[in-house]
Amino acid sequence: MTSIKEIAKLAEVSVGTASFVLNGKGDQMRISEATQRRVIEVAKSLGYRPNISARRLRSGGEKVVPVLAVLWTLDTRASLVSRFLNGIQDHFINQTREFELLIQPYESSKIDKIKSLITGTRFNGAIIANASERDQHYLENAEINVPIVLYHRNSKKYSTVSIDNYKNGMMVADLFANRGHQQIGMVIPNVSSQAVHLRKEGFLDGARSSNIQVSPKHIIFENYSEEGGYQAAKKLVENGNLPSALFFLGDQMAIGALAAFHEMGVSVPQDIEIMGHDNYGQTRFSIPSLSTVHLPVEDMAARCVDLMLDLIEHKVKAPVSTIYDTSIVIRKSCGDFLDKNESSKGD
Amino acid sequence: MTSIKEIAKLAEVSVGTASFVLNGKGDQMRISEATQRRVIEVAKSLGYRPNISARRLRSGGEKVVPVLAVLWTLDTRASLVSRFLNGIQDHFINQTREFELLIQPYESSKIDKIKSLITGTRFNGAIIANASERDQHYLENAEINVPIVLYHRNSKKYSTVSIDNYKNGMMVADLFANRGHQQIGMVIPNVSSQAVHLRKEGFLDGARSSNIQVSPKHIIFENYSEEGGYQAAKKLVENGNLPSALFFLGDQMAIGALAAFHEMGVSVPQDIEIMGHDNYGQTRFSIPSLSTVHLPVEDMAARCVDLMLDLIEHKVKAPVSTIYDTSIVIRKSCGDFLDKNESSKGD
DNA sequence: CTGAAAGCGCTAACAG
DNA sequence: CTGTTAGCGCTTTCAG
Repeated sequence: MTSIKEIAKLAEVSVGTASFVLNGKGDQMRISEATQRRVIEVAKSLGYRPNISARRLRSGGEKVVPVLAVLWTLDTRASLVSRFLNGIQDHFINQTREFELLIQPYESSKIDKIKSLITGTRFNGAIIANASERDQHYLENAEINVPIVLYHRNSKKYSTVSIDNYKNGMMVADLFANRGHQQIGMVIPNVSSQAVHLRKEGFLDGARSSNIQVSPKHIIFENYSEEGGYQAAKKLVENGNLPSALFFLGDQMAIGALAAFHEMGVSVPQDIEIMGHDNYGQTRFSIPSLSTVHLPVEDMAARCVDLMLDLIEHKVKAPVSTIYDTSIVIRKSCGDFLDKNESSKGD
Repeated sequence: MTSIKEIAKLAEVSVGTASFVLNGKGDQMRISEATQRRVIEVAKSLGYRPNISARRLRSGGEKVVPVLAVLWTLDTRASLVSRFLNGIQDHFINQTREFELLIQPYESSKIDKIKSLITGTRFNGAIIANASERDQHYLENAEINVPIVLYHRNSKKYSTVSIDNYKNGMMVADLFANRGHQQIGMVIPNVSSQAVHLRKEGFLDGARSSNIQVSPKHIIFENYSEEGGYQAAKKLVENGNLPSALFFLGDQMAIGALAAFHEMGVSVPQDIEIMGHDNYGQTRFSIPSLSTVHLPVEDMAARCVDLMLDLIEHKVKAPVSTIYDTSIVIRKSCGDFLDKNESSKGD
């Protein structure tokens, strides 16, 4: 890295002068135009870029606020980051504690590449989202140097903010059972995720205990996207012998499936009932509107930040785990069954 | 801020010792357990938090990469950030130049609150998105100290990455004209935005030059969200006298409108044709699928980063402006008119 | 008009 | 086992 010293040397001025010129205070300090030009020329030719750590350290007058990193994966789930950010942002406004947000993208299963988790040279704390099973394994064993909050995961070692995914899966299976379904299916995003895994197990166990069939043919793995859902639905229809109810482990996939069913002349909910998971904004406006499991992302995000700040300020001893309650949101894609039972638990 | 010095003084050890303990190197350095406990105790009680600027400056061995801030508004458009990030991330992978991403949320029209634009103590460059007209005014006049790239805006002073919004509006009006529409309308998000403004003007001018009516009754301002679009559609239907084609200046709004029309028994595209703007992921899967103007967000985002890095490295002289081409994506909500004309310009 | 030097908070090498 | 100290890159005060 070129430093201001080298600039000064090459331009044959002192570092002080170079600093003034580079910060646009040349005129104010009445540095001769020739000198200024010389300094700027040298800086440009060397590709000088100020070291903001140094600058910040020096000018530290402006209160130093904690730096909070959100580690988010680069995969399709990237589109979910906005809801998370929204949660943080809303909170951010009604919040006196200041902090700085750093979004650190990482490649799924390669969180070990983020060296600053060890060195602690970039942030005061990290909120980790979408950790794969391999990432979790790494985290459990590594010598991490900054406080960590895991979003939507369980852990003995770290603080977490999560929901009971197993219960959620079960809830949906129970619901299908109560609606009298005999053949039900599930569409699963092909990502490595503890949350998805638990949801799946819960659903299968729930079906089992209600004596409902979940034929292997009716369990589809696909990409975590609208397109993935679209393909899943197509596959199911083409296989023939549709289940009468389908649980999508992500709303986006359900949205894609609605389009596919529509195209292929399969009516929702008459021919097949559909349940999503997450309760994303658009699901209220799909046709038909999508029944789904409400995931309180915004609240969870806010909680992650609060917890993180507490951790950073040593106000709390790690690990703390917060489990959020979820609820089923009933819309048109899964019929109106409130009169039949009270399965909608939680809030 | 509590510094390591104070900790050391209170714990009656030297800063060196305190540093070792606080970094978990106590055992390695064979610091007595009692001392370690004492140091940690003091640090906790003082709410000690390491100054990462200092830490980073010191341990600067790990190559210093430029810090690139993305300033994004806190309003509803927050949900668009994911697509932008995706663009950056995809690029990020196939890119040798390293950088660090900092997402800095700001409140629309209050960009002047971001002091680091002036002090330059947090990032080496800023990509500013969603600048309101007031924000732009501020930027044009302020003494900004870091390189800036404006996303989706025009400017004489700064580098920009944008599209020709005026032309886009016009393109859609022409298209409606070619399809033989006589009464057309427009739904506008109520945000202060140069881009939205230009799109609107283009559309109106286009309609005028084709002698088509855009009755004031058919221009609706609503929130930039699915809900806003839903309300807009409802308003229009309730007013009676629907236009035969509607341009939504944002896809999300169009998605909401589709739901409203469906509920109220208005068929799309038979009773009314609909055109969105942006080409978001879900639009391919709406029912009917949404015709829309493709906004190359991902490419633009990548370009913003490239341009920014060039600017930071002085490889390029500001201001540089890049205009991206757009194209109309034809789907079911606006009928299949390719046989009738060739209005789909650009790529 | 320009140079010298202090010092921001921290780490790590060196000296006990 | 612990203390002392140099120095990371930068800004800014003070002296010329």
